[in-house]
Amino acid sequence: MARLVRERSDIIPLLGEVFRAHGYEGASLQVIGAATGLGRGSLYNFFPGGKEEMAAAVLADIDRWFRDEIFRALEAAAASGDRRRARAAIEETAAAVGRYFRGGRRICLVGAFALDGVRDRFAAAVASYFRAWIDALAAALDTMGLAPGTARDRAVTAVADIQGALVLARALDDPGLFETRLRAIVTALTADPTGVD
Amino acid sequence: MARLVRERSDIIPLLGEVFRAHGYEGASLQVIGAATGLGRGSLYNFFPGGKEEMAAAVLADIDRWFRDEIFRALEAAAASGDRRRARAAIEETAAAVGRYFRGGRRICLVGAFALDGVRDRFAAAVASYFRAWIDALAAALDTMGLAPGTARDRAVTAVADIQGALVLARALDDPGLFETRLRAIVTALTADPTGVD
DNA sequence: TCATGTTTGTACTGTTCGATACAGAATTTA
DNA sequence: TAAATTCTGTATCGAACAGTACAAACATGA
Repeated sequence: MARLVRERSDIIPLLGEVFRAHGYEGASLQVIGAATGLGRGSLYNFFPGGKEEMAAAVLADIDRWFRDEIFRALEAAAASGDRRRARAAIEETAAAVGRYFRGGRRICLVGAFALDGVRDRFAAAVASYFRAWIDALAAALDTMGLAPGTARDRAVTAVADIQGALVLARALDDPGLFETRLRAIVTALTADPTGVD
Repeated sequence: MARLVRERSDIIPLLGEVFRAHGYEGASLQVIGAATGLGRGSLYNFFPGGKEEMAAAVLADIDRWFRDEIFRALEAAAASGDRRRARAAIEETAAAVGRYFRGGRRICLVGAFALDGVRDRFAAAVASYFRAWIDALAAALDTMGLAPGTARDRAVTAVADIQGALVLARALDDPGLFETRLRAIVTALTADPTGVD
């Protein structure tokens, strides 16, 4: 049989898009097969645990990407103790987040799973992802000179607001809304604490 | 057969909770039957269009509730031209919204549908709900004396941020996060425009 | 080249899905 | 009360579901 030179890791991004487009329950093995070009045999060869293992792998892959590309940069900047570097890291990672979500055309699968009926099955992964994001942001804000409580509040606010921007942009089918909101979120995040708070 | 003294309108809130708990695809007729105490026969008697009609009815019911309890109060206050009444309406409707979402323990089904794979099927209802909310808020902010552009921006921001707060509260299983965020959102919404913007 | 393990397509399992049919019971209307 | 209508439970439909079995086709490397 024609063997496709595919590894498990090549399939996972495709699976991610399938779950984004159809949801967990809506992504049947037939749909997954069509999107990946793999039959049931191959799918179960790579993911013996079936659909649940596929979704878990996708969540783990998303988590890994954010840790590598976003959280680590924030934490490195925070550890440097350099206020300007911390601020720059926040702005650069925000831009990377904007690119990741394709300017609002792509939803956050973790957020979608949080609202979905399958939430309980992936609750630990979902919570861990958001906690890591908040922690990394709060560390950078700490280094920027904000009081620890203020830093954490702002980090929670920013992560929540990004999720909200994604929901509303998708609901109104208006990606521009996400980009506008993202810029405002970064502005609020890096604003001088003495002025506003 | 034992006839339950139930009308279509009595069932819709139950259906709403089923869809919240299981998602659209996850809410099978078996689950719906168990939650409502109705057999397939009764279900199809009330909703000849099946599950899709049930979900549409739930969305329409949510829309109606928000129009009656939230949007109308905001628009009435806006139409009065009274700044203080507009501000009071914003604060009171925000409190009502907080109660509606059970202090963060209840998700927004419309937002969940916006992220779900069934989004396309209910896109019009989803968009209309959020547009009405934004319009009503913007009208009240207009009356509060904000420039039209600022009013609209703040309305969009508030609606998006409420959705984000619901996502994150659910993801972290922390209802308190929603209540804290909701208070901050109202504060930002009603802040003196000359100070911040 | 031959043995070994991996990958793939296909056929099939039992189950559950949404939806329909329909008869009998309850209720409403005449 | 009689007739018409609405409601309900059950049986059942074909389709789709997740998952399994397995042999043929492949790559690997000794």
